[in-house]
Amino acid sequence: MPELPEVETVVRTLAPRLEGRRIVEARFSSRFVTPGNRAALARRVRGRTVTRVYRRGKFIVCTLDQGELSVHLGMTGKLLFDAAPSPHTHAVFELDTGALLFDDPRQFGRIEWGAKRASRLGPEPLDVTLDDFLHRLALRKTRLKALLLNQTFLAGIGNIYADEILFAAGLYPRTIASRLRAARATRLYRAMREVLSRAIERRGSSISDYVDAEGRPGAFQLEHCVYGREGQPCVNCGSAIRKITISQRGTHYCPKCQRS
DNA sequence: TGGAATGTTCGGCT
DNA sequence: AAGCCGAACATTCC
Repeated sequence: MPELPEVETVVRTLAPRLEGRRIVEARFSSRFVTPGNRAALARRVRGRTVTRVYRRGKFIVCTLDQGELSVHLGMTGKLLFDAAPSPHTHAVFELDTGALLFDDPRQFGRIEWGAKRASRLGPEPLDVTLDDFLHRLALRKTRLKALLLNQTFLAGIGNIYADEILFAAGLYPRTIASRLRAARATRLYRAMREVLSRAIERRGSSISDYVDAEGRPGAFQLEHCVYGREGQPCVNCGSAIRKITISQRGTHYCPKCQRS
């Protein structure tokens, strides 16, 4: 569910309703989502006012009048305003106006005090300069697919967008990064910016049940060229889209448009 | 029933 | 010593 475009969409729906609000009460009930002392976390959060909500990679960081709270949605996490609690509700923030719930069936999401993990990330894909991107790419001897997924290389790209970006750039996912010449590396940079920007415009991809903080799905899944399209015809050349495994992640590509 | 699913971390290895 | 790979985490859905 939540990669950079989805998290960006969540933050855009979250920020206007959360900034300036006071957290009257917080309750945490999962030892996975909130590892450590949950009562202590609730005490730290209680009574705080949210001053700013922003995205860093796939993290949602809430700056408070005292301290910071970071939320990672994992694979199936959702932040929802004024929703009915479910068996998968693991956190409740009661605000001075309404309530914000954190739901996560798989419990790969995390809610943590501070923004330590968000500070250890690579640059934002939409902020990094072409020069910086080319230099960093040339230093890596790993496969393009694995590199795009590496959050210390770039922050926010996940499995869907890695595949869509490599298709848009016409690059074979197993290509070794440092072996790309400048022209193709530049194509990768441009494809990355175009795919991510377009996906944000479409409010992200809803492939199973992703919704933003208002409960609305995205529409970029309708524009996926390779992800989830194994065996279907390539939108460019009609060849059957192939699915392989790289770094233990399903990887979709067109064997003709993305040659090794 | 086994396998895969939008993600991250950690141990082991080179 | 950096950096990669596979396993593990918990749950649902084919």
